[in-house]
Amino acid sequence: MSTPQTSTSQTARSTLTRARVLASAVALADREGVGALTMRSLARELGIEAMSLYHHVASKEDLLDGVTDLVVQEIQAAVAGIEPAPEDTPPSDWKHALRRRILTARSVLLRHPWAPAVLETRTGFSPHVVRYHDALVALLRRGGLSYDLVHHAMHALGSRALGFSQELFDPSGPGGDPAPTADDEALLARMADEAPHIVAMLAEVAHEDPESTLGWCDDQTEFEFGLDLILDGLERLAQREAR
Amino acid sequence: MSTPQTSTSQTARSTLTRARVLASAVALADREGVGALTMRSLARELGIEAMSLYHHVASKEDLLDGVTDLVVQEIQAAVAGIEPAPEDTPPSDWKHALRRRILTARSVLLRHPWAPAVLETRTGFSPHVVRYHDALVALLRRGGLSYDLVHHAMHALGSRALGFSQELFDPSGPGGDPAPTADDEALLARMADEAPHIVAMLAEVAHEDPESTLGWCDDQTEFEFGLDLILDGLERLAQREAR
DNA sequence: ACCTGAACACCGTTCAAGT
DNA sequence: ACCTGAACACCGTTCAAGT
Repeated sequence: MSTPQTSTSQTARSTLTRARVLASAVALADREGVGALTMRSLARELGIEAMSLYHHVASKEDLLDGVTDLVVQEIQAAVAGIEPAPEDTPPSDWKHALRRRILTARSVLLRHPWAPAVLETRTGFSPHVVRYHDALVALLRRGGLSYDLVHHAMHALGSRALGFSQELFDPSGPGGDPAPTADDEALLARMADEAPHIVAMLAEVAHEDPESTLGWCDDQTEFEFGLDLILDGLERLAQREAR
Repeated sequence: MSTPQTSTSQTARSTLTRARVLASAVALADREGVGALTMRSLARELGIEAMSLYHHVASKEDLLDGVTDLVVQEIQAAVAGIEPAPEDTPPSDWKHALRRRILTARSVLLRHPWAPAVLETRTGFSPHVVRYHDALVALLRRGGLSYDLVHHAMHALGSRALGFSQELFDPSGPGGDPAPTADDEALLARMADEAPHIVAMLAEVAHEDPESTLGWCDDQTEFEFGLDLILDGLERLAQREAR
């Protein structure tokens, strides 16, 4: 009856399982970035040989599939704790319900800064990604939107539905450190010639909010602005449909 | 006076220049995808040794920087042909002017399906990317929006400003072929359990438009829907500011 | 100055061999 | 059955050597 009680510490030597491989991969990516996640480094982390990984993972691609799915599973868990549950949400509250779910998803992704970039490279249908989006579709439908409008809505949200948006000018890069460099002013001066309007804009915006220099803007504020812009637009279209 | 008239065919042996290297790299990526763009394959394309590339390009990263900038330069050229020019655009037409520029940018990117994915990995400030965005900022400002609102607007547009948006469910992958597979129905059936609402939505949407099966939707239509949703929202906020 | 070839330090992965 | 080590076919890049 007494199954061997191996300790489940980090170096637990219990038989390797796909779940343990994936969990270890997420931890490694969190700590050192996806760039450091190689079959060899992951194996080293697990105290194993690189080739042994192929017994639990079909390929590197499969590993990345599993790893992103695990992150989205974490999102699912976080979102499951939101009350009221989707079924108990008053239909008219669909917008707030959606907003809360999406911002909760975002808060999870902030713990895995490398995840969005990997998520964007996945082409398959991760089970948890699908389930997450299904709940959003359900909420929108419950709010009275036609399936046609819901469909457009999901496309319009795009990756924002999962809580991230592509920042095209992000010197920290996807998952990098957010520290603005010291030569920001030099950069601004160099840009003044070719981008006078942007420079003027940043000068004024930075002036109003001395906290944030240059374009290193408040990601959270900007994300919510864009999200609300879309949600408000959808609400307007929904009301037009309802008439 | 007679400079050697080397033919400028594909295999032109004229002295190698950075411009020729980058142009060749874009052509290679267009033909075989970014995955096929390696220092070695690019060198072969140019009838040269791999190491010779480093005389015109600092590194692979620098090559990708240059290559994306070249694509955006192509966008710039296409957008420059739009009339009326930004300076002659009636201020009240800012929304249409923006829309036309963005859709023109998109039409260029459709010729380089690999470009969006690479663009997203660039952290630096490509000169042409900055210039392109500067024109958008100018148009928005000319339309009477405050710099603060313009700033939010640019963040809300994100990569949409350059004509692309991240599709999270795109089985063709970034820059892949758009052909839906034959086992779509099998996939739908398998998904029915975990994503009943999505399946119901797709069934109805597909029913209305038998042309497009499953989620392999009309990218152009969806892009324009999302873009208009944002632009209309911005217009509304601009009007509120103007009061 | 520009281009080359061999070599280095990495990848993901195949394969035959161990237990 | 699970794990291993050597090996293969790739990468980007360094370096000393050619012209």
